[in-house]
Amino acid sequence: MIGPHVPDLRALELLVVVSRTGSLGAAASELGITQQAASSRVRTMEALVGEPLVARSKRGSELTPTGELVVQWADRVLDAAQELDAGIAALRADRRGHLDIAASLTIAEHLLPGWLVGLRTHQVQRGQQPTEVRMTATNSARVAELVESGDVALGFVEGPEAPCGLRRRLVGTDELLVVVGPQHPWSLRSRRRVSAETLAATPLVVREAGSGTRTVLERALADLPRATPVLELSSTAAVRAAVAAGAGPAAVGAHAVRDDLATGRLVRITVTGLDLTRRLHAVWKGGPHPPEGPARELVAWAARR
Amino acid sequence: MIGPHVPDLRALELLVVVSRTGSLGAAASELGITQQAASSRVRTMEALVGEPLVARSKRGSELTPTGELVVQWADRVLDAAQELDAGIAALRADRRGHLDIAASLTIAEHLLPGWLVGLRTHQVQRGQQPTEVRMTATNSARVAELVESGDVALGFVEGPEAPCGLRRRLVGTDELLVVVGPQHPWSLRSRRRVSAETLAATPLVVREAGSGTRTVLERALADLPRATPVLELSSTAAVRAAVAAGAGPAAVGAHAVRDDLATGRLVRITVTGLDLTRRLHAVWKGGPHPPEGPARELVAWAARR
DNA sequence: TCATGGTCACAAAGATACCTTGTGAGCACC
DNA sequence: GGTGCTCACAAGGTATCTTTGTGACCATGA
Repeated sequence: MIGPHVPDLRALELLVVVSRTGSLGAAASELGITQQAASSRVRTMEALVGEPLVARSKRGSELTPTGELVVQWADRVLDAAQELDAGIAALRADRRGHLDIAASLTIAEHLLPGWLVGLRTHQVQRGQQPTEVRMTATNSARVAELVESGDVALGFVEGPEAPCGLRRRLVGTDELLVVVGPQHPWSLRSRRRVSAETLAATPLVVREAGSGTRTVLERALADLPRATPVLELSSTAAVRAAVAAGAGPAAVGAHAVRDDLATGRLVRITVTGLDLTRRLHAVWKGGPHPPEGPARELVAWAARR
Repeated sequence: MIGPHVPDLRALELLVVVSRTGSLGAAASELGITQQAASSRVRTMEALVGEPLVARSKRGSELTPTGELVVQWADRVLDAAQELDAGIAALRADRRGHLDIAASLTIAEHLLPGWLVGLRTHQVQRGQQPTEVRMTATNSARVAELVESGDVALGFVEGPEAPCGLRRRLVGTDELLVVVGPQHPWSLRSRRRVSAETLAATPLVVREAGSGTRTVLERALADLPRATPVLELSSTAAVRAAVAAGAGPAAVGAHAVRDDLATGRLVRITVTGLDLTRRLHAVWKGGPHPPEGPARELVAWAARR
């Protein structure tokens, strides 16, 4: 799946830091390794790519054009890795004195890592110590319970219903998009607009019954005559793959197909007369504002966009 | 910059394959390693995260909820890594008998890897041998020269002017977006709309003179009274970082800030009365259609979205 | 001219992590 | 009970990475 010519994450990071600092040695000390190790790693990377990436001189190093190119690509990998890091850090954080939160699956998977990265860089820029966050990912109902019982200070839920007794604030929306593979007839530019009736009458690729996206879709199409699904799969990744391979249209969370749409693996279809938007809320117990401290900062950050 | 708790790319890939196959051994053989190695890698990863990721049983393995979460995050990293792989593969490919292309920097950095991934999966799905592509990244004028001289079969250029004697086809647009950091006054929801005059009168963060984005910006604002730039930087990454840190507004290629906008590190501002769109074209020599074979397929794929 | 501080590369030795081979145990199906 | 599948444990070799030590080159300033 992934070729043998792709360097390590750490090596990619090294290249990015070299591009920023303009020196192998400076980059090495920033990453906590010796200059020799950095030099060696860069050479290994150049062997993988087959072209020089760094132009060494006696007073510093610049990237070659090829190196600049690789750095641009590596940046995207590292951005994603940083979100992964934020997620893992939230899973790892010690419980004492830190921020405990719970989030529904959609939010935990697609939005929270970005918010945590943003919050952390924001805090670092202001000279604060970054908050350690511990996260639990579960369904919206359970999130509400955890907030209610005080097990977590803050929750993130989806769905229209306000959990009773909890305060909330809108932090975003999760839109289901209808997508098809690029070989599907709907993907022709002139046909990217279908009616809700047409969609309902078309055999779709769907998630299993009970999943959040399936529920939203069924509720939205409840009044229309429905075709039976062509495929029923248990993960969003499987749905994306099936649609890309041409199995049929599907409705998928917008965040999950961001990259697929950008690379053209999937094509978005506009459905007229259908609202597939869910509201995403931060919820907490007590006063009209979130608990003082990091919880309030996180909510403010998440709601800011 | 990137924490010590982030697993290797190969380890992440292993986890994803385990999630698909439902078995450590099957995943191992798919990746060409032994079952024991896979088991060990997963255990290392679990030590990094601090929680079990895989629920082992005597007849197969499933992911734990935490594991599912990590896979979702890992998927995004691997998607980016796959684009990096496609780019590196294009840089490495042997020259004989394969497809040689040239592309302007913007396209090579942000779009071409996605197209190559898409083309490859498309070919694999149809049972074809994937085409090896060799790429040169340079500026638009040089790309036109390479196509004209026959050194490459296909080029990708930006800008309105049609290189003389070459045929072309529109494959996308590159829009410059005006962005600010989340702490900037314009980022308030009510102020995300400014006029071209206001923008021109505001000190901006800009790229160095001669760069493509700078040229487009200056041409678009040519008739208006201009403030002097607050910062002049030589890479898009530096501009993004400066804007995120609050240095001021900047105009950046839409593809370069896709992730920043999604995570809220940057906020997009709408500028009324200003068109910052460039057209991106595939160009070739000869007949009205691209050269038969992989070149034509690549153009068709790129133009399809 | 010479000293100093900066850059990077080469070489050898150590530590560490990784992978493979070999083995064992549990479960399901025939 | 045999066969095939699952995964885990242990031992050994190998490869890689890292550190230590050294050398060459350049710019700056005395």
